[in-house]
Amino acid sequence: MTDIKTGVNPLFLREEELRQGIELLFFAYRDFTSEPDAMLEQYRFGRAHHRVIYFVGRHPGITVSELLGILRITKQSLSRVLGQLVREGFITQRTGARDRRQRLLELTEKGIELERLLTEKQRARIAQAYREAGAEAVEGFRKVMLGMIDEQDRDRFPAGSPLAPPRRRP
Amino acid sequence: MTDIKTGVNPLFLREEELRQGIELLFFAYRDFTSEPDAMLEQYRFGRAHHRVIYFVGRHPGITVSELLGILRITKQSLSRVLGQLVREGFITQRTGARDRRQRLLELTEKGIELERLLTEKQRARIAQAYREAGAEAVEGFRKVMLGMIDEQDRDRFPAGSPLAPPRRRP
DNA sequence: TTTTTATGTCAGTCATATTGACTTATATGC
DNA sequence: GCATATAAGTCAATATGACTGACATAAAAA
Repeated sequence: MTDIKTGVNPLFLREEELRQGIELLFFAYRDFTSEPDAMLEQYRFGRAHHRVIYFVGRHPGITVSELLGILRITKQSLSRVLGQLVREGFITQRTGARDRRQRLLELTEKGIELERLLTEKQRARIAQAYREAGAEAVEGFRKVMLGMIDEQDRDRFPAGSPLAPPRRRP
Repeated sequence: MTDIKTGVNPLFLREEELRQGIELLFFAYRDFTSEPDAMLEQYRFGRAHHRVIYFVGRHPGITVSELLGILRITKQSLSRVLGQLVREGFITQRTGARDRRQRLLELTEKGIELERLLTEKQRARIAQAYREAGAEAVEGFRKVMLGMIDEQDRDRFPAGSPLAPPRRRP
């Protein structure tokens, strides 16, 4: 034992603390995604569809490559999901004005409705957790979460309150 | 606008705050899993294998049904992954002493080694985020994350420091 | 004009997960 | 002791999410 007097090994404590962090992430993400996942089944969609709908809703006019950069999947993977959403009338594509190679993506009314429906439960879960934890804890949560995100994506999150609209990096 | 003087709509702020929470979870989880995922490829394993190895390592002697309860997948799904890990010598099964129907799972030396290798990067990521954010922020992070986890699983996380070992609920 | 970029597509493969049906062994309640 | 419930495992079929690799088209940029 490192610390004979207290019988507590600080290395063990640290290990335990970090493992707790790993598990908090696992359980929170598991529960965070379970409700939308269940709803998506009725549309014969999966979690990938939700992600596409979410980020297109969040960044109207987003291009395919920007979306690929956020999701970090291949265009072949995105293609099937996006194609379904376009064919079934949840997302529209329009040719870019400046760059006519681009397909600018937007939610249709139907897409907005589905996005709202899916994300509602997640917003409620977060709102409840924030409310129970208090403003100070939320600040800590933000700090830690941001620190776990790859540096290149941290500037998607505006520094402090007041909250600015999210940036869609170049 | 609700608040004419400041030009700030508190409902918008709240919406923005919650969406930021959604995105923090998405990006953090995406990056949190990417390193182990890349390593697992060399073993022709996937994320599911990591989860099994992790929780068996965390709870030596865990039963199949307890593991199913944590992962929230079907036994058919677990079966393939667990079977591979047993066949390839990462996990051992032994018959329960009290209840001989149970298969108690444990990591082999090889399994412990792989677990360490995979989880190392995740621990490092969390350690760095904790260090940068500070102890107070970590407390807030814990509070918020715990609030997002389904109530039935919250007691896996001991209340305050000092940290007690995790409980494998009955 | 050549090259690069943005997007899309075809084909094949693998991993994760599901539902449903069924089996075996063992524990437990009456 | 017998009926029932539980723990675990298996077979089969299917959906979803992801990948690599190769190739095509259109448009921008050098």
